[in-house]
Amino acid sequence: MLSKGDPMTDSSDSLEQRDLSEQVLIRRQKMDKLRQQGVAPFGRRYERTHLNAAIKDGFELLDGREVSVAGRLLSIRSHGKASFADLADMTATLQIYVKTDIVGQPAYELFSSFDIGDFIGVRGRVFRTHRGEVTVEAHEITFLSKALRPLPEKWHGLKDVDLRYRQRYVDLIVNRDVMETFVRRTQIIRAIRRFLDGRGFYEVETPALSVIAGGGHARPFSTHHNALDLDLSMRIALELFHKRLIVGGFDRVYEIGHCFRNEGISTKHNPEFTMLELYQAFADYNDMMKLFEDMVTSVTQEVLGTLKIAYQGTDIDLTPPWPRLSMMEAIRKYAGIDWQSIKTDAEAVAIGEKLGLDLKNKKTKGMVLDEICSELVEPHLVQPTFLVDYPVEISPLAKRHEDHPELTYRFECFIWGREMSNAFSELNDPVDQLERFLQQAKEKEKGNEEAHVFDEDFVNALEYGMPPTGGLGMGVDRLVMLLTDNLSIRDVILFPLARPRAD
RNA sequence: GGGCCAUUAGCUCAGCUGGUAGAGCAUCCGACUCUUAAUCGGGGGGUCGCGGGUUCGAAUCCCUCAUGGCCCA
Repeated sequence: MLSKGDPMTDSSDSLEQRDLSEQVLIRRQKMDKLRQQGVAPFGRRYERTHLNAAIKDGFELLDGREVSVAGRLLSIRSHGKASFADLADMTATLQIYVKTDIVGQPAYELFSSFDIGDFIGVRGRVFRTHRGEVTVEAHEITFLSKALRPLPEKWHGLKDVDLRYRQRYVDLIVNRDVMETFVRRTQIIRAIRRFLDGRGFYEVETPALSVIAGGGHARPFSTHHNALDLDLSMRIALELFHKRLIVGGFDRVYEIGHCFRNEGISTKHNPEFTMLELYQAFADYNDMMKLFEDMVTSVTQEVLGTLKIAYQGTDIDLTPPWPRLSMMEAIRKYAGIDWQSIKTDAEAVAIGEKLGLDLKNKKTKGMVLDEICSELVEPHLVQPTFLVDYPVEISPLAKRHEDHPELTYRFECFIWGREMSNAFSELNDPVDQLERFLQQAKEKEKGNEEAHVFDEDFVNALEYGMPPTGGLGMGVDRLVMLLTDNLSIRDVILFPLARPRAD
C-alpha cells in the first residue's frame, strides 16, 4: 500500500500541487503538530475585554490590571526564555510579553512554535516596559487560528500594486495605512448619511437592473434575465428613478449605491463605483450648491476635524463659501475668449480647432464651450469652485436658463481640477424633456454611444407633474480620494476590477 | 487603441558589455529572561512571467503572448 502523501494516490494533495513552498509546508507541519498536541489550529470564540487601542489609550487606568486581547501576530522577538511579540487587531498593534517563569515551560514552548500571521488570544497584566511600551504580560495564551501562508516582509510590506488589489486581504493586514483609508471611507459615508438624514432626506433604493439605463452619458453593461428572457442593463445613474419618486410625492430622497459604466479603467475610473444622488423638491441649483458646500464641509470637519486639507502635496481650503464661475466667465478668464461674440456653431468649431482641441463628435457651440472648459479651465480649478450654467445640448435633463435658452441651470463642482459633483435645477417640463430625448436619439444615430436613451415612461411620469426640483450627483469614491489623499480610485475601492490571471 | 516601463526566493530588491543565481527580511537549526527593523553563529530555499529565436553558452540580446504601472487618445 502506498503511503499517505503520495501524490499519485492521495487526492487531498491533488488540490495542493500549487506552489507549496518550503515555508508553506513547514506551516502545515506545524498545524498537524498542534492537532497532535490537542490544540485546535482553527479554534473557537475568544472573549476579549479590551481592544488594543483601548489599552494603549487608557493605560493610566488599566496599569496593573488583567485584560484579555486577541489578534494576529505580526512580529516576534524571542530572547531565549522570554519573548516579545506584536499583536494586531483592527484598532492597533499591541506588544505582548511572554515569559517562561510566568506561563510555564510547556506553554512557552508551544508559544515558540507559533508563526507570524497566526491568531492568538492573550490574558494577562497590563504594564509598561523600561522603554515605555505599553505591553500585556501574558498569563495565559490561547491559540485561535493558524496562518498557513507567510506574510510579506514587515519592513517594506506588500508593494506589488497588482497583488495588493488582487489580494486586498494581505494588503489590509500588512499596510496599516490601507486599513486607515478604508476605515475613513466608512466614516465618510456614515457622515454623509447622517448629514442627509438630518436634513429630512429619505434614503431610498432604486433598481440596479432595468431595461433602460438612463440618466447619464455612458455605455452600460448588458445582462440577461433568463426566466423573463429579457435583456437588461446595469444602471449608469440613479437620476430617472429618483425623479419618479419626486413625482410620486417624496420631497427629499437620496441613494448611495453602485453604478456601472462600461468604459476604460484608469486612476479615475473603475467600471463599478459608488454614486450619491439626491433630489429636493421646491429647490433649485442654487440650493444644491449650498447643500453640497454644507455637506462636504460638514463631512470633512467630522471626519478630519479641519477644512484645510492637503491633497497630493497641494493645500486645499474647503472653507465656504466657494466661488461660482459661469462657463462664459471662465473661458474669458482662462482662455481669453469672448463667448458672447460667437454667433454660429461653425465659428465656435473654428476657435476650438485653433486652440488645438479634438472636436470629434463636438460640432455645436455648446459642445465646443464644454470642451474648452475641460481642457483650459478645469485644470485651474484647484480650490473648490462651482462652474455654472452648462450648455443645453450636453445637459438633457437640466432646466433651461430663462435668460440664455442655450444654457441650463446646471453646475459642476471642481476641486484639484477634478469634477466632484454635477447638479442642476431639474427639467420638469415634459414637452421640453421629450424634445431633449429626441435630440439625444439623433446623437446616438450619429454614432455617439454615450447619448442618453429615450425613457418614455420617465416622460409619462413628468406629465403627471413634477414640482420644481434641485438634484445633485456626487462620486463618493472621488470624495474619499480627496479626503484620504489617494491619487487612484483603486486605492479607495476594496476590490477593484482586475483581469483574471492566466495561470 | 498608441508609446514607455516592469515581471528574478514567501516579501522588498540587486544582477554591468552574454560566461554555472545574489542581498535584506522571512524560514529552519543553535545561543540569548525588557526587546521593538532585537542581536549573534550556522543552514536550506529559484521553471529568472509564458513560449519561441540568436549563440558554443541567455536572467541578460531579438520576437510573440500574458499581467500590471505611468503617460497620451
